Amino acid sequence: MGRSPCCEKAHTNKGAWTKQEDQRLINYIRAHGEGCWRSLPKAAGLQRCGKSCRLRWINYLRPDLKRGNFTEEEDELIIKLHSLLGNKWSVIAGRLPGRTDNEIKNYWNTHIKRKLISRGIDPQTHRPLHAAAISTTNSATAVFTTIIPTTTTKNISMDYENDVDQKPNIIINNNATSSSYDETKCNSGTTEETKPLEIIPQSTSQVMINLELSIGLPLHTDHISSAESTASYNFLATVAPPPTAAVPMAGAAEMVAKTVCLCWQIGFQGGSQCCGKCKNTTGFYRFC
DNA sequence: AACAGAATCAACCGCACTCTG
DNA sequence: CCAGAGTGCGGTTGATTCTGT
Repeated sequence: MGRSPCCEKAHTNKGAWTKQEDQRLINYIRAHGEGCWRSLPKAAGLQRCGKSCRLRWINYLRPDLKRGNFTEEEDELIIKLHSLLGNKWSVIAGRLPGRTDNEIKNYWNTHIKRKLISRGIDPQTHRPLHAAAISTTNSATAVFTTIIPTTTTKNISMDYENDVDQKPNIIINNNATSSSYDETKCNSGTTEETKPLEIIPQSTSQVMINLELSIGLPLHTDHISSAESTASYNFLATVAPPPTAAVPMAGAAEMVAKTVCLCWQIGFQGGSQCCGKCKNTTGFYRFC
């Protein structure tokens, strides 16, 4: 079906944001919180499309954004997560404190791709560049099961078997249900509720690994319990890396340990369920 | 100093998904 | 169950900045 434009484009500004526009947007969100992006521009007195406001806020104006260069640990974490998730920039961004999907995507395209290529690694498949020449008769199939504590639990399977271009198929199974995750609570993805990573043999040639990949924005480290840190570390330390990735884990695990309320990061679809802790120290509300 | 090409990154576009009536 | 509205995401574009000649 055709879609109506997201907003009236005839009288909307485009291009770079001015300081005044930024301030209007900040002031409005400070007062009213995020959400209702479609009506926000009018309410805030901005001649901008709602989507543009959302992008500007999420990618640039959010107070918890970390600006500046990516660290080596962040680099490696991005590579590792990309090898597991592909171009799921928003999910990857959820694991990197203060980074946005757009920022990571740009960084990937401008830096990491080249970095991997210089290492002789295909940035798409995370396999050696000459892997295509290697026999595809390798029958080993790795099936990773990831429990994502969002509204549903999902299984992600990476199937290398019978894949012509050597790219793992990531299969997300929405049918799996989570008995432990309470949808009405905004739990960090790495709380004690998460189960330890489990390896589930499926057949002689298949191994199912529970990755415990959760989605969440980072919090400050001083909010992270040791249990959370441990759980996160377990995730990274136990996940089978792609065949070619040799990555220092300690720093990456530290990064992943910085997770936060899911309301903050992804919001609840119903909009009525909230942990009540979604106001941060700067006074901004998130999604709920 | 001037120019060209490369690199970077903010912003846009359109599709897909979810929610709601 | 269906259609439309609202929102989020990933790919792409284009303006700006950087670097080399």
